[in-house]
Amino acid sequence: MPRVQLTREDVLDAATRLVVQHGPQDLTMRKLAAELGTAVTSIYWHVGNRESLLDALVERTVQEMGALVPRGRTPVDRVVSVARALRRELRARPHLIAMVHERGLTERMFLPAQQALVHEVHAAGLRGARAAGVVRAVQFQVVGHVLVERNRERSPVQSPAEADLWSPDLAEHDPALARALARPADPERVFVVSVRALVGALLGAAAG
Amino acid sequence: MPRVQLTREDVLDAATRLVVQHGPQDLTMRKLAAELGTAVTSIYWHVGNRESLLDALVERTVQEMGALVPRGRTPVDRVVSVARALRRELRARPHLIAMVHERGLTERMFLPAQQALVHEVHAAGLRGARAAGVVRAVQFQVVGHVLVERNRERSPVQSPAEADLWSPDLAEHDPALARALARPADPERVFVVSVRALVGALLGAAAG
DNA sequence: ACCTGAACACCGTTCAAGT
DNA sequence: ACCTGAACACCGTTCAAGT
Repeated sequence: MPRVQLTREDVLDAATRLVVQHGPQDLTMRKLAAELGTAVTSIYWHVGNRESLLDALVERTVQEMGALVPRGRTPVDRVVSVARALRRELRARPHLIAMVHERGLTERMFLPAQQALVHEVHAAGLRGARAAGVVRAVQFQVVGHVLVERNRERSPVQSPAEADLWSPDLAEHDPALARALARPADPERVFVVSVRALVGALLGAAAG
Repeated sequence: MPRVQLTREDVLDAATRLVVQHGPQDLTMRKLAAELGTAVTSIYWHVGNRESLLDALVERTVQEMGALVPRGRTPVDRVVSVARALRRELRARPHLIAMVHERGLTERMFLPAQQALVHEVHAAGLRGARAAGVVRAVQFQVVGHVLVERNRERSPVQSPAEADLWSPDLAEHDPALARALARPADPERVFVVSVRALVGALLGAAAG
């Protein structure tokens, strides 16, 4: 792609490409310069330094996580639909999401979703501090689940260790449970079941 | 501390000290050598390379997260007590926990807790795949919450952004909620409320 | 306003040589 | 078996000099 003059956007685009493919540890200023066909030091003029560059990528990611449209009839259904949409968005950009997490901005990225949650909690008849508590609980739950799930996917030794731990004692006592825990979890299912249970409990308990 | 001969344990101890204080990015082989009063290359004889050294620190951390004693009378109380104990352990070693997370070993670290959870779910009368589902849901919930909480603590711009988002529209519509969300969350409270709600819902629903 | 190459301080790692 | 210093390839960053 020929280019008259290097811009900040050019740098961010090339950097995003490298990070999405191989993760941030593979983004060196020298590789990036080679990719852009410029001197290493030109990059510094446009983005300051490496840390600011990564910050800019993270900021972009946070911005892109736009508003989400809830679907379904009941508040519980609609909250679950927001949660599932969030999960999908996050899973499409694992490296960038990890960087957002490292910088402590995960929660800020979730602010649009928080607005949707407030709307649904209101629809369920809750107000004030009580409603805020429910919103926070759901938010922690969804964000947390996605982080754990990412973690699980990268883990190389998970299932064997789990199987090792369970096989002797438990296999005899409750073999079906041992088998179920030895199998890899279906995260989508765990996710939906948990969110539904939590939201149902918190909205139901307060409404009733 | 004078020392006749450098051992692998000496290296791990010194490395742990550096990581606990300033995080892994501050652990360089040269600083570590200075700390130990040896040549940089001696370290390589004992631990291979930097990556293996960090892996060893992570492995140690995972091992130290020993068995946990549940307290309380009902299964729900006992699960909540395990969850709170885990939370406390993790918060004492933030940098090391982040490293465990980066290596995808968070779940393996939670295996002892998983055993305790299985015991309580059994006590509540659940068996087999159904019990496994509850164990997994609680595990995701607890691990996820701790990760999110760590994240929140490091975030510098959380509350202002949150306040900005809420002040115009919502302050009028539900000022108490806006105030509640503008205040920093009490994570301990969110944690206990969520775990209790989830466990209550999953155990209660299946038992009844 | 934008780009460049040279130079600096730092890094992890290898290796041949010591005891 | 354990330790060492020299050397290598790589890194982010600064800076004076160019246009």
